[in-house]
Amino acid sequence: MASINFKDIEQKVSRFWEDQKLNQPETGKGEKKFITAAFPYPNSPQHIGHGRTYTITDIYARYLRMKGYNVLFPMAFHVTGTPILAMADRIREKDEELLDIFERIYHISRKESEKLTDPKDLVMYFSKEIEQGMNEIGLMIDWRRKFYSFDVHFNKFIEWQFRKLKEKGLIMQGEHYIPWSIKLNSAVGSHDTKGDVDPQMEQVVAIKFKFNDGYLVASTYRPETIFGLTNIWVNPNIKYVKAKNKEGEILYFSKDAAEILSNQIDLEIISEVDGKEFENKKATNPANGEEVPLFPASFVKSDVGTGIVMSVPAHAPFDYVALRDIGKENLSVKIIEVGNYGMPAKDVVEKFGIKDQNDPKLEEATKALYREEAHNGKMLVYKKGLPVSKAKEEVKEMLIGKNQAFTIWIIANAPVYSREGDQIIIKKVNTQWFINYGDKEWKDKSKKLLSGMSVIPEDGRKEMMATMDWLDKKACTRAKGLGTKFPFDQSQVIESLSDSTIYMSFYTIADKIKEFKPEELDESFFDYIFMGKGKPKNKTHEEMRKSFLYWYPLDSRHSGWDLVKNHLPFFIMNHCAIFEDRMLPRQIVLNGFVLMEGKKMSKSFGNILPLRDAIREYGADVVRFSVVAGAELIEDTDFSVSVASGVRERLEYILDFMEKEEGEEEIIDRWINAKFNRKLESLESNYDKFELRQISLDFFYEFYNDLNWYVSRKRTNPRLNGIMRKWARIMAPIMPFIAEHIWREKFKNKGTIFSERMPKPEKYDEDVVRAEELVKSLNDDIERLMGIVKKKPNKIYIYIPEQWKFELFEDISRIREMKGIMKEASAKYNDNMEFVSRVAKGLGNRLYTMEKPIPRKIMEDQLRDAKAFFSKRFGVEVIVENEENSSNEKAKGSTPIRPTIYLE
RNA sequence: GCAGGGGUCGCCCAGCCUGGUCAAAGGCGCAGGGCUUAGGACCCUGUCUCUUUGGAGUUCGUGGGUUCAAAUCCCACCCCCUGCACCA
Repeated sequence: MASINFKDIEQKVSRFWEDQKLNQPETGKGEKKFITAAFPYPNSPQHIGHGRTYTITDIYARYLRMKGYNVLFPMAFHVTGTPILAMADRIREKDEELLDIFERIYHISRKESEKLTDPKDLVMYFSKEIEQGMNEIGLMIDWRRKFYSFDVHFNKFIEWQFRKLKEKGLIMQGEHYIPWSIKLNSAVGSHDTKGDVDPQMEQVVAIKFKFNDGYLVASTYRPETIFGLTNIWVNPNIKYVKAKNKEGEILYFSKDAAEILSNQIDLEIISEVDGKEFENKKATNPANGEEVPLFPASFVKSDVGTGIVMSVPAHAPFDYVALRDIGKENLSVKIIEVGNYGMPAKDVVEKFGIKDQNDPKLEEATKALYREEAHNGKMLVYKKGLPVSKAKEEVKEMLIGKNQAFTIWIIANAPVYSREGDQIIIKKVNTQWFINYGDKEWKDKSKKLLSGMSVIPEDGRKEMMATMDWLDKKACTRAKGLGTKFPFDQSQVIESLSDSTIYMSFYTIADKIKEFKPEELDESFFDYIFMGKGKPKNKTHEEMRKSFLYWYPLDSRHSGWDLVKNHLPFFIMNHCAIFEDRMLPRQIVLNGFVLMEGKKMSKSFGNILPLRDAIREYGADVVRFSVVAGAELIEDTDFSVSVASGVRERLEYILDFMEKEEGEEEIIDRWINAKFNRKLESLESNYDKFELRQISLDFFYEFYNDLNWYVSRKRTNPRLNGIMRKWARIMAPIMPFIAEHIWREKFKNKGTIFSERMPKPEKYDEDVVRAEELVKSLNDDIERLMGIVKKKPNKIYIYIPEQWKFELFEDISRIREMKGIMKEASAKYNDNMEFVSRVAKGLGNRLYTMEKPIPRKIMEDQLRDAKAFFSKRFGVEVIVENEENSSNEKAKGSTPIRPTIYLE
């Protein structure tokens, strides 16, 4: 088998494409298609997962080009946000973990990576790397339009966008809670934390218990259990404070808690209180006015919640065990009925066999009971029979309404530590800027647009609709990060999901805008280009307007499935807010991820396969094929060495037929042509619907199997050049290098294959295909029979049924109903009623669906043609005989859908 | 809690929208055979149960229903996964 030098082919073909300017469409020439994929964030080299979205986009671009469109597929780099800044900081701090990843996975030497302490250098390093990878994988990108989202020209564009949003009343200011690091003095995302943990926010209820001159504050997830309160836990070994809130109420917290919470609520600390001072005191339960004792507990942590814990031993395993440890478990008051528990917490603790407060199983027991009660619990007090899930909300509202409780935000997955080592807290920001995605009118217009767009796969539309339903105010600025300064507050930077919503329009002018100085890019400049307001400043300015009008609207937007809940709805909504109706996007195409040997790729698993490594190893076309052919569009696809090498080997096998001298035309040539043409019928619709998996099955895997069968049936040399010429064009979008190569080298064409059209299906003979199915099933039957007989026969007989049986089967396929068939048959085939009824019954359900049998002549020709094949395969003489010429009793059972075989 | 997705023959997964050709494609695994010094790779065959070509019986989360006919349509229930934002 010929081994292909992919590397040589890729380089040669790349050069040719460059000469042809295949990727540089002329503005205004013919009917256009403008397609984009989500631009990358260059904080690492791309891996094969990124390759999937881009490959799908490129396949579409090339396919559209082969349909005669003038196609623009541009690319840029999204550098907005903080992760790259954080990364540069870490490099400066010589973060061992990060440097190790750079060395091991990204193949960047320590020396080199230690130089990348300027965020800009990081951006340039990785973007160059990514750009090279995109070229190597064969993306038809028009690089003349490349830009970075921190480019000053782009900044001006984004400022323009935000002024437009503000004019429409979609920008607003208000208070907002965010995860915060005191040491970093900034909001934190996962990239700012130790171990890349994403800090999760959660709201809990803080209940006030009358105590002395003020209130003890205890936070809880389960306000409804307040009715089962028996005591309050305080830790005698930690420091507490007495503080005053805005309303002048005295509140007690642990000292740490007060410090953390002072970032959320206004607190004035009055004095420190020792934990021991709470001993032997009592506080009042606001829900029922009962006095409960304060008990000392070492498990109460100073920096969790408020440092004061309410105790409900009937329903909280922790509280039960803690009370049991001091011999007071009998205090439990049951307030929730659930399952067949007597005393829920007690029963669960005993079921889990928990010894004391320090038992690690306690956590598990708590979770189990909480879930059970939340789902199936019913209140015994307050409102008898009320489900716990409802009571939780009601009691919370009730307590807050009576000023007996308030809500606070906590880190749900605490403790999370920042890079600097301090614990992440929640801070309230009073002057946060928002985009108001909750605006009703805006939402409605956007949903209307979405319902008219093409979304592939269709499920994505539902998800985006649902997202738009709950979308509300979205914080759009932050204090730090690369990107564009917020025009209405220069201390803020526009956040990354907010500056990437209409950037596709910028591509249409990105090449020419560089001719202008930044200060020229004022309001009127963009108003003219994108809205047609006013007059052009000069010729270039006028051309930019034309370019926008030519390329927009966007014909197809491609991204991973994960952007469905954020970027894509923003993309749609911002287009609706800014542009005229005729400029709104037309299609969204979504795809799933790539798994590596069945596992999610991640830095921690160390199983990231960089795209360029994969290309070097397997060749660009094989990688392209492997990442798109293995699964349905939205499903995750698995990349594995065995898949890639399997693809490569099959490809080499198929290409092997290219140069062979052609043999004579035989029946089996009609067969392979028929099968090929049948698949061709659905080719274009499969491309249009992104059924790339189906195309790969049809024209790669199954085609490969067909070739195998074809070769085994063919007596003379293969005769496949006609098919192969078509095959190259069919596969060209998916495997462009190989396709271009064979188009020009093997078939000696001058131009590029991408100026050709997809082949159209020709008429074919369906009967030949069905007759060949018969040959295949006969082949299987003979094999099975020989296996059963366990003896090699002298001769194999195949009996072609008599003509009247073909007529009978035709009648059956027309009537498709037992009684009618028997009626018709008794008139026509009276002598053979026994055969007819046996056959008809034997058909079972197939009676309802049977197709017309193939003509006897065709069956005869095909089986006689296959004689040589059978003989060779089974090593014995094969005799194909007509039923009427045979004296063998077995021959009488032969039918048009299953000719009888007889082994002698 | 809210939203979205899903439960298929050892595993992964297609089919269900447009009911019948579905005992249910494909891949992996496993078994046998071929090829090889051997292993790997590759090729062929088998892989729900019973059955000497036919065929029969039980299957598609659970329980109902519609239909001549349901993995496919309808209803109820159980279980699992993902996301919930200021983060790219």
